[in-house]
Amino acid sequence: MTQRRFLVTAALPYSNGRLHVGHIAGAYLPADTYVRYLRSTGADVRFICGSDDNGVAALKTAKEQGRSVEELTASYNAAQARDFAGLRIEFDIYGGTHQPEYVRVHERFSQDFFLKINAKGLFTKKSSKQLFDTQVNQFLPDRFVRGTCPFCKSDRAYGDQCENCGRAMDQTALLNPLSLMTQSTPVLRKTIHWYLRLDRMQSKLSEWLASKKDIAASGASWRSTVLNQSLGRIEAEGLPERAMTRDLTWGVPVPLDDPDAKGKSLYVWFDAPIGYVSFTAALCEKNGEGADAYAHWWKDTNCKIVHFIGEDNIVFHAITWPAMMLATHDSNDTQGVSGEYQLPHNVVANSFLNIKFPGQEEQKISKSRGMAVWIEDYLQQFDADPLRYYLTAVAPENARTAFDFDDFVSRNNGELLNAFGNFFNRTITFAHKYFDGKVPQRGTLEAVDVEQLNRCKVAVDRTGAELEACHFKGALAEVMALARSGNGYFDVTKPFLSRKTDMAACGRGINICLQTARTLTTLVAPFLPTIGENCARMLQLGEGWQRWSRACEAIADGQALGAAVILVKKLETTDLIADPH
RNA sequence: GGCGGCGUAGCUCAGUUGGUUAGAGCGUGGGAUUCAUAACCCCAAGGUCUCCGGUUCGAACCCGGACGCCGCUACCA
Repeated sequence: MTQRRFLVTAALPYSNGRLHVGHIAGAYLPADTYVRYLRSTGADVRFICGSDDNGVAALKTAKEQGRSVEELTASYNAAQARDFAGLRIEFDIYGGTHQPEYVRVHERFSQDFFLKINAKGLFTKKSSKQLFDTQVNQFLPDRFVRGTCPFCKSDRAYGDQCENCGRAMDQTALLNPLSLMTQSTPVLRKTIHWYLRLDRMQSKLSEWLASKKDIAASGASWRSTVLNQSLGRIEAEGLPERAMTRDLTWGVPVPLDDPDAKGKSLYVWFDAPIGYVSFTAALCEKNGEGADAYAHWWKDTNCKIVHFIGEDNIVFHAITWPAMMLATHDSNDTQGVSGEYQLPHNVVANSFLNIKFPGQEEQKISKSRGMAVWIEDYLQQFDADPLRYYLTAVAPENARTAFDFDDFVSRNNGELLNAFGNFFNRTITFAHKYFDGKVPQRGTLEAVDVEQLNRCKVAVDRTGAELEACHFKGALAEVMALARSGNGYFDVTKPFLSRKTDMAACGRGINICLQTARTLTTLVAPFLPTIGENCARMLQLGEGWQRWSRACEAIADGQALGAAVILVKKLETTDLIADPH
């Protein structure tokens, strides 16, 4: 069997803020778990991420904080990289679309993309009128202009939507517009932009998405929310042309020798997904694999591209980004033939995570109101794995869920510690106490032992199947079920009694418990890497213990065991950062 | 308005080629046990699967409708 190959990406975080638990639960943790699992099956994988530095939002934040945008994005890029490392979310590369090391390669790829699409005639150049602030010499994004709603006459309307009646509108329809940058009255001015002909790719995209409904045929478990939302959008509204340039100097310059392109940048949503490609190229270069090695991942029909994102990114990753790649194709093949950009194998989206502070109602995570649990703060007090466990256990895979402080403590203590940690602890300490720290003789198995070994095999298959389908919550539940079965087996075979009457039976029981622990070690590692390593150390497993195919490999009689270590610490509610600010 | 999602035990949620007594964890009640970070194990109670109608021999599941909650609706990641 040939080696499977995957290019896995996690959404580029915008580099004007810190990371909180919602970001992690949405895209990064499931992606990291998936990558660790794939590698354990022997697949060749590259795991790509980096910050999204371009666009007007970074400029706005920089202005508010009185820093240069370069400094701002560099500092948040570094902070995000630290947070990921602290959680053991380990990308092969963490780039940044405007970071000094990556900006050149990123501009090159983005501009090549733009030029290729332009050459294929899939842009329309046309003019429109937009509000312009003459004091700062800048066109105003919708949210930067406020005025009176043309429908309900409320004065709480922004350029995109009225806060009072909720109706959406065009910014030019706003009465008495006011620039929020300078409080001055903006003027209407003509501007020219390049529009991507999404309408020309609509039918292909629609067929492509529809083909993903059949899991067996497409070989990928697309979540129905991703398909329904994307297909629903196309069917309901069709795909109009969308502007892919902006009047902005912070970003990737529009690469055209055209006076109309002067002072314009690519739309941040155009260049951001290309970051996945440019960072891959940077990684290949870093590895000394040459300038064209990225094509091995992006333009090879044998490589599967999987994007992990939050629900807010669905239409961009399931429609716009595939459309961009499609627009570069010379062939008529929707997926793309070898040598062309390959459309994603899967786009895995989670819903948002709400938050519930003790004594308060569940609410949306909010940066501005301080209603968030920041990774930086969390890591000052706790280890990565308890958070990884909790965020996987309550993962918003089908619907929104909430980070609840009390629930976090109770799941850590009641599930991870009492079920999983305790099973290892009682098994290892027993072996040290009564078998000199060595794996006791297995001897002749009885039905109850065979059953337990069989549970291990079944757990490996089930956990693997769930992970292949990106059902992380269900996969973790299978692992925990095996840990619980280990506790059940321990209680049924009662080695603490047989040690006084029948050492052979006692040893057999502990041997089977250690064997269960060995399987658990491999199964838990993609979810909880540090705990997995500690398990492996206690069992003194050699190199390659992560290999999925070796999860049930027999642990040898007489093998020495490592010292028992505490896998999971007990948490008190008072340990928590309960202050929402 | 349009599109999409959700509504299953006290709580958090699983649950599709529609089919015997609807599942798990936590919580509660009872029992058992001592190897273990007083952890574990067993048993039990607890559900008109939001409501109404339809299709069907049979519906939590399919269809129509109602009610409630939520998201998206692309220049602000």
